[in-house]
Amino acid sequence: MRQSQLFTKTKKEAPSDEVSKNAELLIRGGFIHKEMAGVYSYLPLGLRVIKNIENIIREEMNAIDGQEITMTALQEKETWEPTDQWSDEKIDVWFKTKLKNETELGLAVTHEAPVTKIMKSFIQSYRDLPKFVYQFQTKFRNEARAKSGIMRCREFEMKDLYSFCKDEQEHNEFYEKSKVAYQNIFKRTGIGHITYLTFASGGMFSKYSHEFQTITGAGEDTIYLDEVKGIAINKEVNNVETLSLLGLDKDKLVEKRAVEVGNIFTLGTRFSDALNLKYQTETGELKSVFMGSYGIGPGRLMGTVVEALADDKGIIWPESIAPFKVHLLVLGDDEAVSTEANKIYESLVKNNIEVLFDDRKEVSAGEKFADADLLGIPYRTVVSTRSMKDLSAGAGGGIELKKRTEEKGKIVSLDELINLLVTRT
RNA sequence: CGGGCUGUAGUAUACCGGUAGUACAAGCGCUUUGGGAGCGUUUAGACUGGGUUCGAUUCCCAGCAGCCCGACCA
Repeated sequence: MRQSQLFTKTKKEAPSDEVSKNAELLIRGGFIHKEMAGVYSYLPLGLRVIKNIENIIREEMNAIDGQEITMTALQEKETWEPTDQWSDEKIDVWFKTKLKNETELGLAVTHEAPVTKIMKSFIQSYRDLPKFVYQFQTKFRNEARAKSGIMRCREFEMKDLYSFCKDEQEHNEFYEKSKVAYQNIFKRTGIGHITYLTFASGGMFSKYSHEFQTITGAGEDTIYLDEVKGIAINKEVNNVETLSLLGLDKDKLVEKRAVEVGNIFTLGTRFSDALNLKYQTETGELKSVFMGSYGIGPGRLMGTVVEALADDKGIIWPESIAPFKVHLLVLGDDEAVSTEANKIYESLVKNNIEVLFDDRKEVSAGEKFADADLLGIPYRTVVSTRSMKDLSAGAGGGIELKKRTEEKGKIVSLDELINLLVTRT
């Protein structure tokens, strides 16, 4: 895409009401737009990142036999009454509204009950199990306090998967597979090395749930990490019982600030009991389906990547989720240079390489460099009279290539560039 | 939900109980082009509602909005 056509612009300064690094950089770069506290729109660059994150999650969910659906954001009161989750005392973050005829509706806080109702239409026999369904959907939570930029929003997208199994054993097998899938997701999105499986309270359903916590100074959670074993426990289960159960030594735990980027829960039969989701066993007896739920917020993941990986100049996107693979800058207004840059741009496009072409006229070199650093595209290429010196000498150069994470670049030819970028996709 | 802080051009800020200033952005002209360049010029602003006052953007009250700390986060 040509940057001159992009409707968003970068800002030199962040709005004074944004303190968190993720929102500051994402707003300055034009990735997101703040609508109100805890509610953000995603602009072209930001949406590209979100879509990349979604695709990675989608691939990993499909790999463990997840089937994608989309449920509704409008939910009826009757759906949540059997589990006693409609009242504001039980769930205090509901956004509620009404039909013209006064029928009460809720805006989706989560989807356990609706998905259970859907599955009732299709699960009758042990032969129908196990099944795994997931969606990417907007969740609405009337948080008392939205905070930390896009990390804790009142409206946000979530990937939620729900598992339906015959019994606890079948559930546990899937649960373990989901852990691996989640770890793959965090590895592939560039935060695997700082993201830890963390034991947390299981609430009323089971002894533990598991969170995936990414270490960053900006985190809102405190976890206790065994760096050798690579597992952590949440503050709420930091007790003697848990420590001995997990074989952890209190003295070897390090306190860290972290962001919860994912969580997985064993639900058991709470929802299937309440909503009467039962199946017939081989011997004809009726049993409740054993359930689990598994969440990841793509927006929060995006914010976490920014928090964890950015430097003082701007964002650093991992290649896997970057809005573009390569940023092509043309400097100066020399006609031969701009002709060459256009040629390079067309070649990259033809080779299906995602390229952002900074073809803006009358923007100084310094500004283009600063923008490139801020936007954080993994590879920066520059075409200028300087870079083209080698080309005119027949040395096959013409393009200066530099990684966002490196200080110095090198001169490469168009073929070399294409080879490098194509093999990486 | 408790506590604290803050609302001034698109953005960031300054001063002030008496004609609201600066920088960036934006428009125009010229110069510039390897790290947010320069000169000139133009456009553009006091959250809302009450009160005090001769006069309020400034002081007071309320509302609305935002940020931070805490609580909460099934």
